[in-house]
Parts: sequence; structure tokens; C-alpha cells
Amino acid sequence: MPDDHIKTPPVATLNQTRQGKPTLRTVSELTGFAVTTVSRALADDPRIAESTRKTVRDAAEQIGYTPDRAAQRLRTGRTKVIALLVNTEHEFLGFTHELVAGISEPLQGTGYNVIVSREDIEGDRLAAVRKIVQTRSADGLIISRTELFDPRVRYLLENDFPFVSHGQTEFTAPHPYVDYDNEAYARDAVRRLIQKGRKHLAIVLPDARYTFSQHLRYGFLAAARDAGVTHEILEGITLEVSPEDMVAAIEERLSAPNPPDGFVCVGEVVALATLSALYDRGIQPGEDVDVVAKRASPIFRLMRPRIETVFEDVRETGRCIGAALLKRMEGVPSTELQTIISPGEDWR
Amino acid sequence: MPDDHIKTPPVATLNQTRQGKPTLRTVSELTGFAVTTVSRALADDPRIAESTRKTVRDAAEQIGYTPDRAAQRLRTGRTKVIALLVNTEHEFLGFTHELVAGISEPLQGTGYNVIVSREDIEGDRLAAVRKIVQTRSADGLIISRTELFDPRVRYLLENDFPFVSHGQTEFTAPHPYVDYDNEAYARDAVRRLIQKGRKHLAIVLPDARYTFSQHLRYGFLAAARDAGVTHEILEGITLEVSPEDMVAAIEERLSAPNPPDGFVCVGEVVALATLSALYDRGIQPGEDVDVVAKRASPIFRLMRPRIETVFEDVRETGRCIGAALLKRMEGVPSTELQTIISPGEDWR
DNA sequence: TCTCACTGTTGTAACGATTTAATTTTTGCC
DNA sequence: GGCAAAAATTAAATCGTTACAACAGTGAGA
Repeated sequence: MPDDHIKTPPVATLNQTRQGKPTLRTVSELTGFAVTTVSRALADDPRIAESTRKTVRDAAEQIGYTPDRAAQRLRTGRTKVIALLVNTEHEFLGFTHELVAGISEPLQGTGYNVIVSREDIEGDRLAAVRKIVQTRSADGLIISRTELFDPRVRYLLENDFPFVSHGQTEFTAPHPYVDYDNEAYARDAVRRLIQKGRKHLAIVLPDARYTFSQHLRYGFLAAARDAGVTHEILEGITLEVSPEDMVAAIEERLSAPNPPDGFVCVGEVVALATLSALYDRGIQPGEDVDVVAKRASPIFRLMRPRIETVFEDVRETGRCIGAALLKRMEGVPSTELQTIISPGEDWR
Repeated sequence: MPDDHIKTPPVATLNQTRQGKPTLRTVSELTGFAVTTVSRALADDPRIAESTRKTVRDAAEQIGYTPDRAAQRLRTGRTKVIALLVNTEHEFLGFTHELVAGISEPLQGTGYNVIVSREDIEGDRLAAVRKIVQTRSADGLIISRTELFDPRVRYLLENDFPFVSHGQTEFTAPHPYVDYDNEAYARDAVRRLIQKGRKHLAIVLPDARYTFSQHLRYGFLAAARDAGVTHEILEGITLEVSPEDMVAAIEERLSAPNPPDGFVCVGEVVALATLSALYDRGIQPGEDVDVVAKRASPIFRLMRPRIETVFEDVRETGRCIGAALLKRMEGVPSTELQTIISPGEDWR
């Protein structure tokens, strides 16, 4: 064979990685700078000359270099992941979806990703938190439905792990949180019903261990007491029971002596349940009875008969949470990262 | 000091990693086996003696060793991540939540995690897919709302990237999918309305580019034609329009000449919209008009007046999808990974 | 002219796992 | 008992990145 002595040139002049994906080394070979320099240049390190930074940036851009997350994470220990822990077994409305959308917004461009984790161990919500902290599988954590003395908050504070809670606690040590002013909502709702001439108000509360249950309770009781109207917290059920049980319990109360004529609803599910119970008993809301609610989902616009609602902007809540967590990770003190979102005035 | 000569023992005899987190090396030092052996033992490699495997397993268990995901990923190229791409800007009901819960089930214990990614670029759903494939940021992909000749499916097939679609396509090359039999649902729904004596049926379809829109259309048209009843596809709206627009469009149709008396609803939102429109026009469902729907969320149990619905088990769909993707990644041929879920018979 | 302090850049060593190839130990058989 | 084959274990290289320490070059000051 006459051509035997001709050496075939290397197929590619640049280094080919496992998947053909460009790495720092590819950029390094392309620009002639060392890998270290390229790394620093892309991080906009002032020790590298501006001209070099530009050259490197352009080259990286041109070949579509993106840093390998796994390698970065292994080296730095930072995961660039934010975990959101949710504990709803079934979720009727797109609450989590909306929250995640909000959280993601301020994270745009920071390289952070949100992962949603179910707190599968119902009895022990701390376990999920502990696992994430110990395996360092996220850089920051978002927890929801806080309790007054939430063990998760205590644990996270003790371990100095960045987090933001959706909901307040009663700990004296400050921590970042974002919360909706449920006490104010309950007060407003009570006033609203009283304006409509209602004399006997009722509310279904979340499980008492949650902080926001206490806030709602206090707002409801205080406003009703101040106004001097009869009021009651429906017993035997909480927001967490199944829709059927909720309807049954409300209906039972309606058929018992001295039924309420005004209902404060904390979410769309209990509002629907209340409307169903009224419907089943042949009671027309707006006539002898009134219902007011907090709406977090646009689905309320589809409900008939219409009832008065005030909007809780879950997406905005998410935005606040995301922004607060970022700041917390940048070292901003916790006391500056506490937001209470007021209910709007736009009842309709 | 008399005790000066006493050497203090090392604080820890085992190697301490950056975060005190045990690594293979920790287990290695603890057991006396080499890191390689430990790695193999934990992977249950038959080349390692069973006795050794047990020793290592126990030691790892005892000190709470968990492999570092980043290191595994960097070394193997496998991310142990499954990405679910969703494209709903606003989601009224917990559809995604339920789907994710289902997908996660068969993944339990496999080490795979699900991440939910928004297809943020509305015009170009392919972009999100391409990004994941190119950066190899997931081992498998789940896409939803397929089109007849979905470019994402073509791209994924061309790149031999493991995926399962929620929804079928018309490509001749087979690919794994899980789909609800929407054609059968539409047929059943039509029959149901005819049984109730309805003579003029209507349906609101999803955007025509989606495969399931075609299936619904075909089922609806064929069944209505077979039965010889008047029927129509509501024009000017799709399932994707805002709730208000949907209500307005349905109401408009109801007030036009020759209005439908039976409505096939593909989901809870359009069902609610239909009921709202009827309510606003003072029409009582179950009397002159009937509505049937598919329910995927328990929220339907709260709706009044009650309408007949059949259950679409989204969680089960998720389970099928997760299981299919696992098998696909294990190399099971696509033709064996195609599931069509039949609508149940339990209308109520 | 020589030292000193910069500025800009680079080689080397990790991070924690897996994989390949090499090495030691054990077993089986004549 | 000797030797090859099989079994069990290990050392070293590697994935792509960043951190640390070192190293050339440049200009200023003595």
C-alpha cells in the first residue's frame, strides 16, 4: 500500500470530551490561555486582564461552553440548588406550582434551580430537612406551614443553614420568613360579613399546630368580639380533612340549632365546601347567609354563585421568598429578611 | 506540667472531609479495604467476596455513608435526574403535582429524582428539550401535550435520548408514551348525554395542534354522527383561553339561536366554565341541559349542581410514565413501552 | 543596577466517585 | 509439591472544575 506512510491527521484539533461537550479545556486550547486563566476569566476575576477576559468570554460564547454543574458542585461544595419542601399529599389547586413560579423569578440568571421535595414522612417533617442538611444536597431551603416552635426552624438555625420559611414562628432568634397577614385577613373578613348584616360568624381553621392557624384564630376572635357578634370556630374539622368530611361537617352545623349566617373561608377548597353544604341544604348565599373567602387561584372566577373574595398573590409570595433566600445566602442579616404581606383592599 | 509528655490522641482517627461527611475513603479506612473495593462492595459487584460486601455494607450503614451525587455524576456522566417539562403558565388545579407524585413512585429506591422544568419559551418548546439533551442535565425526559408530529419527539429520537411522552404522536418510528384514551372518553361522554335524551351536543377542544385534541375531536364527531344527533365544536375558543373568555364564549353560544343542550367537558376548568355560563343564563343543569366531564381532581366532589363525571387517574398515569422511562433507560424496546389508559366505567 | 511590589498568568493538587489494568491471594489439579 | 487458573483485592487514572502557591514580566524607587 503506497499510502501507508501517510499519517492521518487527528480528526479534531480540539480536545474531544466524552460527549463532545466543550469544557474549560476546550476553551483553553482554543484561546491559548491556561485552564486556570479561562476559569478565572469567566468568573470575571479582576486579577485577569480585561482584554483576556473578553477574549475568553467570546470564545466560550462562540463554542457554546456551559460549565459542568457536577464538576462545579464537587469542587466547590455548592449545589446551586434550592429545595422547596411541601407536605400536601393531594393538592387540589395549583398552589405549589404558583409558588415555584414565583420563587424561580428572582433566581433567574443566578444559576440556581428549584427542586420540589415532598416531605413524605408525615409524622416527622424534620427528617426531610435533616437529610438535606446532612447530605448537603441543596444550598438553601424553603419550608412551609410553620409551627409556633417549629423543630425544623430550630434545627436549621442551630446548623446555620440558609432557609426562608413561608410562615412565622414564635422563636426569639430571628430568621427569614415571608408570610401573608392572616390575622388581618380574618379581621377584614369578619368586618365584611358584619357590613352585610351578619350576626353569627363561623370559621374553619387549619390544624392548630400551624402558626397561621393561630393568627387566623386571633384575628377572627378579636374582630368578632370587638364587633360584639356571636361567633364560633367550627369544631371537629380542620382545613386538612377531606372535601367530603368538610361538606358533611358544615352541613351538620347548618342543620343544628342556631346555625351561623356568615362564613369566613381561608381558601378555595373550604369555600367550595361551604357553598356545597349551603346548596345541599337549599340555602342561597347572599340572601340569608354570606360567605367570604381568600382566593389564591383564578378558579374562583368560575364559581357560582359569586361570593366576595380578596386575592392572596401566591406568586408574589414566591418572589419574596426567592429574593429573601438569595439575600440570606449573600449574608444579609435575618432581621432584614422578614416580610409580611398585607391582604389587599380589593374585595370583589 | 506533669502531663506534658502525654500525647493527646488525634481528635478523630478517621479522615475528616470538608464537611465531616463520610466518603468512600472513610469507609475504606474503617474497614481496612481499599476505596475501590468499598465502591464495588456497595455496588454489590460479584467480584467482591460476599463476606467483604457485608462488612462494607454494615460499616457504611453504621456511619451513615451516602454517595456524593456530584462525584458520581461527574465520573459516570449519569445525573440520576429525570426532567419533567411542563408548559402551563398558570395551573388552576394540581395536575402537575399529582403527575409528579405518580412519576416518583416507581422511582423510589432507584436513586432517581424528578425535577420539574417550565418550558418558558412559549413559542419554542424544542429549545428546552435541546438544552437538556445538550448539557446532559438529565438522564431521561418526560414531555407532555404532544403534537401530531412533535419536533421534540423527532429530536429526541434522532439523538437517542431516553424519554416518555404523555401523549401520542403520528410518527411511524415507535417511541415510549403513556396516554389517556381521549377518543374513548369522548365517545362515552357522547353516549352518556344521548342516554339522557340530549339532541344537540357541544364540546370545547384543546388547541388543534395537540394530538389529544384530534383524538377528542374524532371520538366526539364519530360518536355523535353514529348516533345521528346534531353536534358542534365550539368555535373561537380552546381549552387554553382564560376562564373569563371561556365563560363568555359559552354564554354567547347559549344565547344564540339553536343552542346545544349537552356539553362534553374535557376537564374541570371547562366544566366549571360551562356551569357558570349556564348559571348566569339561569339554566339548571340536569333539567333542560346536561353536562358531563372528566375529573382529574377531587375538587369535583365539591361542585354543585352535581354533574356526571368519569375519573382520569393522573397519578396512575404518572406511575406508568415513571415505570416506562425506567425501562426505556434499561434498554427495553419502545414498542413494549406504549400504554393507553382506558377511561373507567364508573361514571358518577 | 538592583531590589521591591505589582500585574497577569500558569502548573499542580484537590473534590469523591468509578473504571481499567495490575497485583496479590486462593483454589484446583496433576 | 508445583503450577496454572480463578478469585479477590488494589493502585492509578480520570471526570471538569476551582484553589493555592508559584512564576514570569514590568515599572518604580533607591
